[in-house]
Amino acid sequence: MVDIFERTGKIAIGRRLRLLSQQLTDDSSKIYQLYGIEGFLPKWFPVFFILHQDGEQTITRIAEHIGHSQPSVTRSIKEMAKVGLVKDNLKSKDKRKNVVGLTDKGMIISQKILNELSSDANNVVDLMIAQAQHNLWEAIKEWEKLLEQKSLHKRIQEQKKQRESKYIKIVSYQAEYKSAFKSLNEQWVSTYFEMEESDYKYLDHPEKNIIEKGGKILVALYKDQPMGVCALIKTEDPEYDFELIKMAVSPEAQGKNIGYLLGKEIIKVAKELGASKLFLESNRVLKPAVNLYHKLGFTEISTRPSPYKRADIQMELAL
Amino acid sequence: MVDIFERTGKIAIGRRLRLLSQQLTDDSSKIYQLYGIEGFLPKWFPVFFILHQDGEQTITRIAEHIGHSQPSVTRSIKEMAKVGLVKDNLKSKDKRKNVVGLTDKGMIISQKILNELSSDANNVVDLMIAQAQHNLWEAIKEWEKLLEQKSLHKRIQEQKKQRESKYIKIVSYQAEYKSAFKSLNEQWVSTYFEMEESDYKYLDHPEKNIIEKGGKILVALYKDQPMGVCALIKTEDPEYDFELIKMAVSPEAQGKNIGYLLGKEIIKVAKELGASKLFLESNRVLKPAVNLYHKLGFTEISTRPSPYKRADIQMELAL
DNA sequence: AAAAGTTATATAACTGGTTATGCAAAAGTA
DNA sequence: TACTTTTGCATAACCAGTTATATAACTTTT
Repeated sequence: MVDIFERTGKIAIGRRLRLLSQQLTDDSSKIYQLYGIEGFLPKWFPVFFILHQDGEQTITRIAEHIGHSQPSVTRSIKEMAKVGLVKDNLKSKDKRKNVVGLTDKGMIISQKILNELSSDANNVVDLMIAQAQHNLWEAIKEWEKLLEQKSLHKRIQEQKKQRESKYIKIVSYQAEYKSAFKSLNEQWVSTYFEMEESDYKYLDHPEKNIIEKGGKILVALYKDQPMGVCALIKTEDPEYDFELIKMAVSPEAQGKNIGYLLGKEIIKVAKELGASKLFLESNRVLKPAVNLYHKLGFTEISTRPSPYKRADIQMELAL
Repeated sequence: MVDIFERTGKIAIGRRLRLLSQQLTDDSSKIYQLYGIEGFLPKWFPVFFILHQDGEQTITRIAEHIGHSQPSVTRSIKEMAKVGLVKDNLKSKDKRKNVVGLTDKGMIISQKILNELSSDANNVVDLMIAQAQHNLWEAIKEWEKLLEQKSLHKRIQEQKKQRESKYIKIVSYQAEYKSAFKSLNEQWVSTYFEMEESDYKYLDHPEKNIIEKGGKILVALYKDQPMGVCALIKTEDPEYDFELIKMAVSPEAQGKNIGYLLGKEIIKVAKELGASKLFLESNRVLKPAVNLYHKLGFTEISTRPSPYKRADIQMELAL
């Protein structure tokens, strides 16, 4: 039964933790009985503890302290009030607040729990930790910290990108990629805007209008399929050497870092061509694209005339 | 919020584990999305995994494999069937059985999960383990094993006994314990049986009928209160030197090992008095008592005549 | 072959938590 | 002072599991 975890591997670490925690908490009501504490539900412990240590306080306050939701505390308090461990609705100026405190009966039980049960439990756990080679308590603390720094989701996303980057190759334009170069760009342009004359100029005749004019086209292959493209053209503007245009990544291949890899590579190419400053145009609606350009080091500049209607942001990068 | 655990101490290790496991599983639906797996609930994973690995099988079989309850699997299967990942009620001679298998759609998704997601997750967890000083995965395994050997409940019980044994003192009879000697015995005898003449002989005149005849009375004090007694009297029977009588422990002080400590001490005393064989009588209704005698090393013997009506078991111990 | 027992499953109800929502009271602001 | 926003709480509904129980279908015993 346990060896399901050996079979599924560490992806099931969450489940395995839950199972272990369940094993531990399942015993707990029996343990309270051991100490002659009748009618006390183990789940009340955190609420009880905080009331004993910090005294009377409101429900929301308790919830914050113990890291539970407020409705969960409300329910516990109700249950505890029913068996007379706690009294609620204590005097308070603010009528929204429900100030809660231990009753005398609650005090007596809390003495017992904290002096006897709690200290025995502590010793037992310490003993178990000592019997094991790997310290569970410390390991939990470390994991809490690690997850605080970076969520599991984020970590897996990165891992995925890294694995997939092995399937990504950035290559120079060749005739066989002509249709991909057009369709990838057409796809996103027509989703957000309308195709313009300038678009057709480059997409229909890339060799003539880009490469033969001293520009460059890069293609990103994912598992040997063209999934992203971008191009560099010489500008007339004397301030810039090249303009970055026609950056496009297939929606199917999103999240694989293809845009970034293309960008990095095209910047490298520009440097090799002797460029010292790059220019590009985009639209603020395309947030992921603008983010990507920022990530690549581009900075916004005040707008100058553009051949594209859709352009509402211009950026530059000094190499 | 987290430091509630530093305050409550290790008694809350179960809760802390649950919280950590929750943090891990909360992310999981987002993670499935990352891989383009839509409409798959992470809780289905174990069922899915086992169907992929071991092929078609019945619901109960799956439940056993993955260590969940049968109703839980029944529900998962229903949900998965609804979205077409699984087909149930496959042909089977035994009409009670519900044989379940993956559909083609299920197969495709399971490929994706097991080849990509699962391996990325494994790598991420391994990386996190490597970043931590204390290996969480191994620590969990060790705890599972430790708990299998001895439950938390049992461990805490032992710890409690040990702590309390510090408050227990075994002392020789003195006049001040006369009333305790009588009342402790009276209490249990009259609960199960009726007081007999023999009882009054020893309980009303312990000095005269026990001590002055070469016997011995021990009293167990718990926090300086007499909570247990037992006595040794010389027997007429030449085969035995002494008989163990009037063993009684207050119900309030049960579970503190007092009976065992009294027994051990009285045996030691008997040895010092030069005894080589002890005798005692009891009744099978008093299971904890008979257990205690066994634990002390006594063995049953075939019955001989007794002055007590209530005796139906006799035991001896060779020193 | 009938009766009794066992097995496989579905269903219902509970558990210890959660999020979502609505309402009243208090606080802030025009 | 009236209006809007915020706060504190209760309630409802959900979630992923559980145990308990009923029922039908098989198997074993008499």
